[in-house]
Amino acid sequence: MDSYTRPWPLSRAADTLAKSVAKKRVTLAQVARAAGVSQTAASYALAGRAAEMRISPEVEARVRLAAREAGYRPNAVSRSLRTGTSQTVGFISDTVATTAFAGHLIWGALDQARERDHLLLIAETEGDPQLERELMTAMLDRGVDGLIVASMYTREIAVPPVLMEAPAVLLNAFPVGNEPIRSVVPDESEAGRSVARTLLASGHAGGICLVGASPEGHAPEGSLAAVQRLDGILSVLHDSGVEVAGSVGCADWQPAQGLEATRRLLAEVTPSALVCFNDRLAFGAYQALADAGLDVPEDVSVISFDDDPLASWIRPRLTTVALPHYELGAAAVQVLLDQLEGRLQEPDGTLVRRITMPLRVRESVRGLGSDGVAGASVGTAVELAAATRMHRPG
Amino acid sequence: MDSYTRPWPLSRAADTLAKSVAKKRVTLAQVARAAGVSQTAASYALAGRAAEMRISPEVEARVRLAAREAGYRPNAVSRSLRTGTSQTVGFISDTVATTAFAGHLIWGALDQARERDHLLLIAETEGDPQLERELMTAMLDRGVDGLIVASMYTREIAVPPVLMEAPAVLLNAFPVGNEPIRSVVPDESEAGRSVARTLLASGHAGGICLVGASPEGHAPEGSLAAVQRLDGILSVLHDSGVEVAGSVGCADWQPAQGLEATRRLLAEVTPSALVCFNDRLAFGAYQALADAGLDVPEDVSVISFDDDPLASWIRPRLTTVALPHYELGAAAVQVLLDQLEGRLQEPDGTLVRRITMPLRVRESVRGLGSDGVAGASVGTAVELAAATRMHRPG
DNA sequence: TTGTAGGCGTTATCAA
DNA sequence: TTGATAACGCCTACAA
Repeated sequence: MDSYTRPWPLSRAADTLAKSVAKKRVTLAQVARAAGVSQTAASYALAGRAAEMRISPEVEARVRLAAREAGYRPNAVSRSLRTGTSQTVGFISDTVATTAFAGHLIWGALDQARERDHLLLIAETEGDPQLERELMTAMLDRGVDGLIVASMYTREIAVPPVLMEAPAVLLNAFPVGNEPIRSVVPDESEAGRSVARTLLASGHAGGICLVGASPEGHAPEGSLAAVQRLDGILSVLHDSGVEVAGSVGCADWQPAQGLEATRRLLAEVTPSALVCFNDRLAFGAYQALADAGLDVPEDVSVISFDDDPLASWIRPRLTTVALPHYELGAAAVQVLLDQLEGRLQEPDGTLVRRITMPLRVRESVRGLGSDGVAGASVGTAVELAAATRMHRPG
Repeated sequence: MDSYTRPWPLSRAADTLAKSVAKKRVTLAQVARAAGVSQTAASYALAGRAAEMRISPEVEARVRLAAREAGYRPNAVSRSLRTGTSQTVGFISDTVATTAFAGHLIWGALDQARERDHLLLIAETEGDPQLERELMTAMLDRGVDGLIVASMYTREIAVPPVLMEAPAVLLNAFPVGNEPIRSVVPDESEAGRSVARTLLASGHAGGICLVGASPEGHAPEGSLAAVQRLDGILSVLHDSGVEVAGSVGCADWQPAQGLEATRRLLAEVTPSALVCFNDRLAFGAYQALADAGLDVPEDVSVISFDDDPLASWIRPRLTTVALPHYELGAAAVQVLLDQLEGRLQEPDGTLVRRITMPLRVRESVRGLGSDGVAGASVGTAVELAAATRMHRPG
């Protein structure tokens, strides 16, 4: 396919509505004329660089007044052509639409961009590499200052060459090669350590079992989260001389697998605590435990990862380490813009920014203080409706 | 505040990363030179207007080849400055982040925009009118071809004057005055008629009660959906000579109000069918009915609006008229671009495009065929986890 | 049939 | 201190 697309016509038929909104924009030249100065003087005055050109305060004031009165707004397209920068960032994700709460990635990015006077050009690739390239070039051609490439779950992605045309940041992803490109990811191994520490602190010395990944390496294909979470968990347990009492890996991390895996586990050992590798597995585990007549957390503690919206609805409410989607989105924009402004020189040359995954203490771990209530095995629909409303973090 | 923001500097300090990605872009002039023709010839050739300029096929081929070999991609910023059009649309919403499933509005818009070779600039106002104006001007200054202003729930919005600078479409909203601006909204009154027809068709001649809005006008402040849904319901019932057996309005449409309103209703009448004005009310109504020992749908049918993700999870699954978020978003882009291209001349001058709300037949209405299963009063967590994954239509 | 030149609105250089 | 003038990359009216 030809990358040169047919240009759109200058004048297009306009319907009545289009005509009714036609309105001329004020240009810098007009402001200058109105103020009785040269365009240069006007430009410098409005840019706050009057001193630089030794423009008299009186003239500067006159220009400012003229600009305000005329309702002058600089043409960003023109400025972009001239300066090569557009105060616009491209945000390309694979499939944020799939999971409800992951939309927070975008809201975090949106807020942070606005805070720094940038706008976001957003698109979705739906996992299609061809479409991904097209969208990247479409954005690059429109002069975005940088690109954020987001993945729904942490993984390695092949960085298309076109991405190296502009500064870019990978969100929730690492480059598959060793391209010099920054990544913003959740700190999964710290989360793993946090989980292990939490369990130890609440008195679980033995009987800790793993659901979702096992030290033998069974886990979803290409899931970086799996290995890092596991790594964090094992390192803390090892340091405390605690052995894992049992584990079963899952190829997919859905409730059905959690149910199945926990059943298998219970057939072999009697765990004191279950570490589920994500909340959806935990939902299944809850059911398996209930089926076995085991109480959470009295008989078995459950701790998990992600903080799915349902984690605070299910009873007992699930103690879990949250995926900070909002913060991740915000950090990606922040890293990109900092890099753009040249103030990002890690002396050690590290390209990865890890965002802390906060522990949400609820009632599924025995002996852990919590503000909530324990009790019924399932929340009511009314409570659920409340839980599934999405709220933006502070 | 001064609307003229300090221009960003031409050259900015670049860190090692920024430097490593520096790469010159190919210009049309370079392509022309490489092909040994004038820039004009190159431009016309690549635009597919060779015939117009009577450029020889041989030259045209040479230009195309040169462009391809050089990897030429036209600079959209420059083109935008020249032509005044940018193949970019602005999408401004108040708070799409709040409700999970409403993100579909954006995905619909995204898909439709891509289909027509446009990119979307997205922003959120969080209900702040000042921020709204700023975002609109920021987008307008960047030369968007048009603007879509979306509301999370259908309502009237004050159209700021700046919005009239470019073609715009209101999504889920009407202009509060009579500005000549198009709207894309769900067809609420048809949905109301659909609900009433459904009830009549399933044999509910009498005992139909309303929860959420009453003919006396009790409903959430400024809710257009309330009056239009009510209007549709009443018109069909009236045509069939059926009277509403009871109704209770609610100031807010949350489960708690649904519970409370249904309780009050049950104290006075014994309904045969409940029309809840949205699903969240219905969740509360379910509970009130259960508390009163009434079975759904055997004793009382329940029908509702919105198709909240939970509607298909709660038992019996709720029959409801869906808000077609994806289609609404797609239609908004479609209407805007059609208008831009001048092919949108309704002879009757109507400015409102109503999108059909499809009925989702499930098990909460007695005597209506359905593919699902009736039974338990609540789904399992495993089923719920599945229900709350968002899937894109079509 | 092809090339020249002007302009979109801005910023920046340089001479006055 | 200020005012021409060039340049960003593209499109197009007009001249050759």
